[in-house]
This record gives sequence, structure tokens and C-alpha cells, in this order.
Amino acid sequence: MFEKYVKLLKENEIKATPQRLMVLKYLDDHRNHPSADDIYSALKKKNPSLSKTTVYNSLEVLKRHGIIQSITISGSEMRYDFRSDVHHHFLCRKCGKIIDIDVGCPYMDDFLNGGHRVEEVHGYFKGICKDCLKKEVKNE
Amino acid sequence: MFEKYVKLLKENEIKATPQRLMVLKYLDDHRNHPSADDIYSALKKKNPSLSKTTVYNSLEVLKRHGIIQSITISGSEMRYDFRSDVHHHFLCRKCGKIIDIDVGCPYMDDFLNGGHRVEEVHGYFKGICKDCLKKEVKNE
DNA sequence: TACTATATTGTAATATTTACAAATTAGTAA
DNA sequence: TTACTAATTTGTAAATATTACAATATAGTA
Repeated sequence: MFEKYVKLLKENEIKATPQRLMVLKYLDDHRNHPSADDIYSALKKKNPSLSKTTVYNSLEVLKRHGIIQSITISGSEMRYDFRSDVHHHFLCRKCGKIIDIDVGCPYMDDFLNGGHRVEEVHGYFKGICKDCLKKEVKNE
Repeated sequence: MFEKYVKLLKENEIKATPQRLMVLKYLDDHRNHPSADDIYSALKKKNPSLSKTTVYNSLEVLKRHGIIQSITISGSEMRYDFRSDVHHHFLCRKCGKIIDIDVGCPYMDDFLNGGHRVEEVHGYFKGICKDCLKKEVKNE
């Protein structure tokens, strides 16, 4: 059940502690870009001894090794994403949902060759999502 | 000296108070994407009665009317930008500088027609800037 | 000038994240 | 196994950014 995550951690030469494994599995199972507190609250139920600091530490080490990524779209708290590949995000200001967006940008190479060393790329879009727009129409 | 900003606020039908004017002028004069605290600290010197809440309130109303924009690239604190047009940002993890990036994305229309109502677009890049890379080479 | 709505101020509260020391755990070598 | 060492986890406290809110001040209008 955890083999997949143990392997992932071992490959990256980081110790596969139960806490790190459950954080990683939680992110894999919940692709809704949870906050550190979301993860903590959920895991705490089954593992009462879990500390919030450990959740932060685990997220930090996973991110440092490029296994997960963190996104700053909300402006108040960090959100975490199991996917570490470059993709983008849409934040709905009605329902708060963060939706994955897969658009590439062919012009990006121009910028990538512009002299800076680019290590992370984030595209953030904000507005009202499809579903909330539908609901607005219904309520008219 | 402030006419330009008075005009801008009047056009948007918001009261041109001295506090709002100085916040707006500060942003126009300092294009380095300052935080609320940067703005507050700088303006406080000449205007000791200024309140931090007022800075936050002013930024909020300016943003709501699309006069300025806020960016969440840093992950810890909000940064503010006098420019309200769509453009992108690069954050250097060495010197902390936030640099404006003007690359358009022709594929974006595909996404913009994808059903969500997009009100904000932010491209964030992180890494090491040109200048810091030069310094690294020198120190070898 | 008086009135009303709006804005500013200062303080307190909230929320997220980090710092840090003590306790625990995991891996290694004897 | 046992002992040892380094790394990790835990819990609490501190730091930081932001918001809430009530009292005061201000600006625009009748």
C-alpha cells in the first residue's frame, strides 16, 4: 500500500518515515491542492500523535527533492500539489476550488533563454469557474 | 505633483484621500513590488500618524478598482505592483528581487475559452537572476 | 453650519509558518 | 542483540502577516 511511496523516497535518498509516507500518500489521494493544515487535520484523526511541525517538515523535504510542489496562488496559505511537473492553476473566487490547467506556452523559451536560471514556473489564473458560472445563471 | 493620482482615483469614483494618494504615488515611484509593510515603513517616516490598517485598506480599494495589482509570488507576504496590465514576474531566490517579465502566451486563448471566467492572470518564475549568476561565476 | 457617510487610526485578534529544545526513532557497527 | 550516532518527530513558543472592530476624524452635501 505504501510501497510506491517508499520507493519514491528511497530513490531520492530520503528516509521513508511513516509521517512522510502518510503526507505523500495524502497528497496523491487528494489532488485538490490542500493546505498544510488540511493535511494535518485529516491525518491527525488516525494518528493522534502527529505534530503539525512534522507536516511542515515533511512537505519541505518532499518539495526540496522535487517530489511535490507548493503553490502560492491563494495569497494566505501555501497549497501543496502531488504533481511536480509544470502545469498551471485556476482559483475560483466563489467556491475556492483550485483547478489544474494544462496549457503550454511556446513563447516561454524566449524567456527561458533570457539569462535568468529558471527553476520553477507557475501560471495562476483567478476568476469564477465553469460550475459557479452555471449556478449563477440558474439563480437568475 | 499629486494631480495625476487624484485624477486616477476620481475617474474610478473613489475618494482621493491623502493616504490613498501617498500609497499610490509610492507604488508608482517604487516599481520593486513592495510589501504592505515596506510601504507603511517608508511613508510613516514623513507621516507619523499613518496607520498600517490604512495602508492595507488603501491597497485593497486600489486593487478592487483595478488600479494596482497584488502578487502572491513570495508565499509569505503580498507584494504590490503599480502596473495593472497583464505581465509576469521572476523572483530570485538569492537576492530576493522581483523582476518584471513581459512574455505573451498565444496559447492562452485556448484556455480563456475553456469555460471559466478569467479575471486575473499571473505568471511566476523562480530561480536565480542574471546578476546573481554573474556573481557566482566571479566568486569561483 | 450641521449632517451623514466614509475613511483613518490604534489595538486586539486570527492565522500561518518558523524556531527550538527535548524526546524518539532508525540505521550502523560492534 | 546491544550500543552509538545522526536524523526525525514532537510540542510549545515565537515571529510575521493580515483582518476585525470600535472610536475618532474627515470630506462632501444639504
